[in-house]
Amino acid sequence: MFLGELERQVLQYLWASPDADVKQVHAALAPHRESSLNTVQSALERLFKKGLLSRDKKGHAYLYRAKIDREHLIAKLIDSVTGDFIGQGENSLVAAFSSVSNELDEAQLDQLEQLIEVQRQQLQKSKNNGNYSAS
Amino acid sequence: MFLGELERQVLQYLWASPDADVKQVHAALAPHRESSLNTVQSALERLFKKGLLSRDKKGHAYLYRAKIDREHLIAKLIDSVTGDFIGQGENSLVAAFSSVSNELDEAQLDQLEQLIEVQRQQLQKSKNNGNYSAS
DNA sequence: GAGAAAACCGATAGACAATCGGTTTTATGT
DNA sequence: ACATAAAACCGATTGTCTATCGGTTTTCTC
Repeated sequence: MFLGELERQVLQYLWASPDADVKQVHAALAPHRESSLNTVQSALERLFKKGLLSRDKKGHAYLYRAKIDREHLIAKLIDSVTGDFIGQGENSLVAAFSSVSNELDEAQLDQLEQLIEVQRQQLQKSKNNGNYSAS
Repeated sequence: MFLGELERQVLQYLWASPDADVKQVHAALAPHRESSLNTVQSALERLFKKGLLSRDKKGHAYLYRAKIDREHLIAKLIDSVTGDFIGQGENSLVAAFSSVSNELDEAQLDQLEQLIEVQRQQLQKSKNNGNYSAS
């Protein structure tokens, strides 16, 4: 799966302003690009078909919202773009790290280690009392 | 930048067997896909134009080799696919981690922490004696 | 039910990967 | 040097996917 320019802009807008209709999205994007309402409509439609948006009718129009947050989308994109290169049991992010780690500064390393610590605790917890995840 | 199926297979082969000519690549891929020699040729050509391969003439034919290793390519792909979603000062991998960390097992966490440790030492070193990187 | 608002449909253009057939170039052995 | 075979190169085609809209149909709402 790959996203085009317009689709990315639409997503970014919907993360910031959920439950927007086509008109709102179009209005918000207008300063940055001159696409017709229909063009924005079809981008919304494409994203919906891809499962990245949900929508509910409200009066005449659909209200769209992102079904996936930025971080999960990034993870999905990473998986899709690296899929073939990653062996089973291997995680694309870990694999990628061995080449990008040298671009990270101390703050980012700290951030990462914190995430790792959190995950270690999760693993410990599920080892103790079964595999369901706490809410 | 995005790679097609054939291009990915070609790259994978070249990582395993550098300095191969078109015939070799074609022969190696034959069991997995039925592409003509010319098709493989044009994939090689595309990858070369994209800067992912280098080549040297040896007799009649070019010998191709990957200019980039698997990890660096993964990093490149990740950057290209997440670019718009990542703010400056932010690293795409770190951003992605906050959502995927829960898929990692202990071995992968260990692996990651080791990479972090190595990078911390690198940073420490360059802080002490300038910014050049050791070979 | 009329009218307006929005969705939906279909068509087109532009990229780009994959696909090959056919032609030109080029290296090499005699 | 030149014939020949091998490989590169060129050009055309197909298929997929985003972006782009105009025009038609559906659907709320008053």
